[in-house]
Amino acid sequence: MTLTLPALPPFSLSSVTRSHGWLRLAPFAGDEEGTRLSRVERLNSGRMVEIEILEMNGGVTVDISGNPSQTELDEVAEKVTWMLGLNQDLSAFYAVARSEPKLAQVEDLAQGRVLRSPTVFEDVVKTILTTNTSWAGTIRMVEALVSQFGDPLPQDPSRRSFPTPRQLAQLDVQALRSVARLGYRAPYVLELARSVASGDLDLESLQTSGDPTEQVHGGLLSIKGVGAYSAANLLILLGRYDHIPVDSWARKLVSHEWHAGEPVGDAEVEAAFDHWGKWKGLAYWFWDWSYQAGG
DNA sequence: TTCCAGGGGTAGA
DNA sequence: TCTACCCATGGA
Repeated sequence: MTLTLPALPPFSLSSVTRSHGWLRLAPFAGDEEGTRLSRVERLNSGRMVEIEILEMNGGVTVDISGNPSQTELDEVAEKVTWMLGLNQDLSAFYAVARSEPKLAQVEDLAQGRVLRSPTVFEDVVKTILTTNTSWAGTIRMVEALVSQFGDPLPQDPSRRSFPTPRQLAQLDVQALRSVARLGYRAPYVLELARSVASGDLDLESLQTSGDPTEQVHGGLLSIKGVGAYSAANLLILLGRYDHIPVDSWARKLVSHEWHAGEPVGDAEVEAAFDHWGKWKGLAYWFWDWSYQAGG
């Protein structure tokens, strides 16, 4: 079964999938160029499907394995729309970015959307697993969570979905330490899974929440394992760009660009992008993208 | 062996 | 608010 989903222009699938490293984290899979994105998904009905996303003129096509119902197709459409930010309007960002040579590429390349997981829960877990470890470590930990605790695709059991809060909540800290090698992050992930599974914490409402950003920010910071860096990173995924995820890379970027290679602190990073106002997080994100790409 | 990686929680000031 | 210290793991 194939769905066709339009996107607000400008749109480029590869610009979304290459917006950061999420494409490399299970259960996402895709080609090097980012022109094909697939994953295994467990639908609300319990059905396991593989979805494969390809770019078409003005949007994407979504191939779904098996013979899904209309309700299941609607669910996939909603998830893909969220993952790729198909209905995001970034024209105001492009308008201000035109004045900055370092961001000259964003409109032409249709950059600005950032690849998201289908659930906020998955993005919070993955963000926690990026902290104080190497990128290779993040890939390893996420892969372990999926391969050990996710649900298998019937026609290819080697491919699995991201575990649900309920699936992780029934584990214990020892399992997350010894099997998934999460280290000290294990209790954070477990506590998060349990509070979401029990209904005490509603993360998914953040996808559509109209609450003030500072309120959302505070809520994210109250999650154990989520500090300033992670909260800012998650806000960007939620389409709120008021904070910069200051980490060692951000300090390196700002040091190189504005401080002649001298070490800088968090205040200098914030100051460097402050004039971008509500777009500062996005300006940093794609400035950094350009910097890493060799610009 | 030592160091540290795209940080964060906690205690103590 | 700020600082010191600890945290598990794996790679260099």
